[in-house]
Amino acid sequence: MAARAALDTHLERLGLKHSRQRELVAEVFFGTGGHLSVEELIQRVRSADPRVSVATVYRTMKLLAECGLAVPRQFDGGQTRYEPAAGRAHHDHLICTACGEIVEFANERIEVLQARVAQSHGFEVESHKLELYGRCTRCRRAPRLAGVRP
Amino acid sequence: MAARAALDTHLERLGLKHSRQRELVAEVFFGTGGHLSVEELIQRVRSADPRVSVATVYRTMKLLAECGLAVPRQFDGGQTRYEPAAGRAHHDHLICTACGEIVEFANERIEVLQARVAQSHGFEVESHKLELYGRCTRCRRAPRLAGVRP
DNA sequence: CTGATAATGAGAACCGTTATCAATATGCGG
DNA sequence: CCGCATATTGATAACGGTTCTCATTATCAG
Repeated sequence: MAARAALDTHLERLGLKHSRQRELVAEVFFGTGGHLSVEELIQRVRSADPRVSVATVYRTMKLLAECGLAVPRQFDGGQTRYEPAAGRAHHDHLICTACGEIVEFANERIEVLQARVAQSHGFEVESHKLELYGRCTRCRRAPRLAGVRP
Repeated sequence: MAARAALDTHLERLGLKHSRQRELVAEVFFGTGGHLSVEELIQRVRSADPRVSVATVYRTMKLLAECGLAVPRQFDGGQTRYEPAAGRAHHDHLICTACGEIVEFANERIEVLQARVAQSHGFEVESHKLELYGRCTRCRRAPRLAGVRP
């Protein structure tokens, strides 16, 4: 796996060490995929080893983010979610306010318009956040049950 | 002021009462303008009356949001900011990562493309968040001092 | 004026995240 | 394989922003 190599390189460059917990967290994270909240990740990690602490999970995800293997995302609701990022292109998100599903999309024309708008205000864009909140196909007609606040 | 009337109506409809603190918070909020963080608002309110509690300011802003006079915004960085919203049209934001300046903009073409993207994924959009982070004209050449994390 | 009830202030509680720190694990040099 | 320097861990305290609790105080209709 390329992720393993990238993490190794990062650890070595910083003079850091390997650890059982670090490898477990990475394995669970990459093995799950999607946009995992730290809370969900902790639960999954602990089902494999209940003694892993929350601090270790947070620390490990920060490491993965530093070496470009994971990207932290802050959707509405407070907690941070991480998505796997090994060599993936830029994209934005559609979030279902009923079931919480998160869909990725990329639209070059929107990006171009964003850059143009920024330029017209004298801004040089460094990054952006575009999130569309709504209801996915399955939830369109279904009653709203669990609320993901828009 | 229309805001006063709207707040009165809202209070009456819910059987709520007026209070010195409520009026002070509203007055300071509308008198300041911009995208005020609750922390900044508390400071300004307290310079007029140091005994107003944080809870009261939070509660009052929630009221103003409920009756459509203020919109809460969560830019990167954790705290909630409120912007006055009396009859204002939808818009998005440019945020300077160096000085924290927040500029509003509206772009109909981006909105259209957003709706189209959502539709192509089967989503019905309820709301969206578009934030462009970068450096404003003044900060383009200036060294980065205070960091507003992008 | 009075009573019913809403609003307040102070501080505790809360939630997600980070810091602290003693105990433990890693892994290089030998 | 050993021992040691040092990175890592887990438990828990601390943190920042926000909300809750609750006894006290203010509002306002009658």
